[in-house]
Amino acid sequence: MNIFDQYLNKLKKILLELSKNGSLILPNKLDGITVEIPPSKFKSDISTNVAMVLSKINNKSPNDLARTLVQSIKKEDELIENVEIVKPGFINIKFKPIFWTNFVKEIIKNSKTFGINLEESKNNYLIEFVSANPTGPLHVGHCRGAILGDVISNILLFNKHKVTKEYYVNDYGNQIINFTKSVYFRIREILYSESFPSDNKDLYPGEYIINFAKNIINLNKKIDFENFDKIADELTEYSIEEALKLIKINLNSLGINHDNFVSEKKLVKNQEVEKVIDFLQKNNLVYRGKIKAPASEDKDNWIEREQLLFKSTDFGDDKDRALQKSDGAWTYFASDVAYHKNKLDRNFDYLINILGADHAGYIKRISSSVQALSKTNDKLICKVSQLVKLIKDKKPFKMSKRKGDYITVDDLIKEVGRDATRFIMLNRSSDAELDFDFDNVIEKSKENPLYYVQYSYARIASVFRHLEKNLKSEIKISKYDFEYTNEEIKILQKISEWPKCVETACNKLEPHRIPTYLYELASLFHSYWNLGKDNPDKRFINNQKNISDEKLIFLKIISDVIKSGMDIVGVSVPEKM
RNA sequence: GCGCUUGUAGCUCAACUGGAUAGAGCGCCUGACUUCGGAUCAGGAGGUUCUGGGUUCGACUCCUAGCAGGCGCACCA
Repeated sequence: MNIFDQYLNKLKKILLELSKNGSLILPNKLDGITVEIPPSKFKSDISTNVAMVLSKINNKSPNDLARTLVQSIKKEDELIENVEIVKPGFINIKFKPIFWTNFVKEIIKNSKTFGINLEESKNNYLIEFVSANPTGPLHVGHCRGAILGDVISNILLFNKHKVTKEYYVNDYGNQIINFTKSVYFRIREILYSESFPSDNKDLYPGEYIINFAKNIINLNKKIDFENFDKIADELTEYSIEEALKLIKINLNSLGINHDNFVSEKKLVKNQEVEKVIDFLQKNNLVYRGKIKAPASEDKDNWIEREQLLFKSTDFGDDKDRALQKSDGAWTYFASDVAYHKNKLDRNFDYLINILGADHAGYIKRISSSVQALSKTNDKLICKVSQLVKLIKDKKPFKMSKRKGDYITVDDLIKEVGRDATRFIMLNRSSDAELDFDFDNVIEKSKENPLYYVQYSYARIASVFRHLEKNLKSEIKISKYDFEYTNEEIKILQKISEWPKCVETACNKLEPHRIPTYLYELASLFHSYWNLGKDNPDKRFINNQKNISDEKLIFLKIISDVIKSGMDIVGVSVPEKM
């Protein structure tokens, strides 16, 4: 039900016919020709650039070409009210009101699938997001990427693609050892009243570790905590379990559920790293060598050593990357290559990685490895979520990891709620920094786009409530012989953009388009609603407490679109606020 | 120094994968309420899209050279 695609197809048919009888020359591909939404000042419904695209090859001015095309376009279609040619050569089409009545009829008939692109072929996606270290609760910094990944998944799922949501657990390496030690010292603090060595900068000072320690003590009374080395492995496992438990609670409070949690440690244990390095070696992409010192300021500490390297420069990276540390352990990069091999072996069409801005520099090397492993360069799609600037009391709020005073997801949800957090985090393009103003987010006004959209839905719900009708049940209408007013058609035009909005959000993996669209739709609706204030004839419900069929389904499709949009964003649509 | 990224109204940001006279909100100015729920609406002022070149019917968008902010440049994860 994408009227723009429908008209593009119609147009192409007309063009082919004209070229058959020799009155038009066509290029091999008709790619550049589009049917789009004209700017609102033109008072047309759809618009095409066809005359400008074909003018050169036909050696005619866009205006002349447009004039001949318009005749064929008009002839083919009795739903068109008039066609205009506008300055550079656009052809603008205005439909008769009956077009919009038919449009509504179609939507009601396909209410379950409106907005979904059913013609496009469907893919199987793996999306990896969050993947925060299992050493403590999620904080605000993780939040944007988490929501971005979740909503990208929702968009793909809405469009009937297959999606697997995955969390990569970095449970291997130095940070985990330091984390386990921190838990251990907290345990000793509790059991033997030894004070926590807070001057050790490698340790995690956060108070949540105390809870982990308590839980581990309570669950495992038989363990002898006296000697660290003896229980290190066991304690590591329990500590990670505690952290993951907390992370999952955090994710849950954001409304996020991953399908898989993949353990780095297990990959290493299963020799997957060796296998992938072996594979790369056979392709001459691994060698022993030295990396040049970085060009940054502090090269004094640089020690040059020979180590195992991956030839990522073959794929455009600016230096080759280390696979093995001097103590023989694999680098983070090495096991991540193994993880991506693991992903590739599971036969997905596309792999999506959501990364924080601070990891953007990592993209080149990991995409190099995927290119090396898959021999293609369009398998992996990396999306970066830029930083969130927290603003409290009109001032930027700085978090300090060392002091342990950072705002957790838990704090955020308690203060502003899940819906507002999700909506505001998405409201901007993901590759621009985002201001997250606490005072603003809580405010229940137009300044807060969440409430603005929710309010439009609640208004529609209130009409149905007054009429004692169910907003969620299907509406059946036998006669579609009514016509919509200009104000209503304005909203229907916006509704017709919904499939286009979803399609773009899906193709470009840009979720912010959904809230932006919903805001615009809500805005048109609020305007329309207020017409009833000046003119009682324009109210939905008449004096006899009745509503006409056309208004009833009109409201229904608006609320349906808002509902499906808000479902994608993952926020609620209350019927009363 | 190198890489990535951003630069659009006073402020926060859109702009349909190259379209038309660049749009919203906040703030400012003027209006609409004993509300079909004002958490709303109508109107006004506000622009050299960071700068200079290029590509073409057409550039906020693409290329190129700069300028300015952010992030990154490890055997960390």
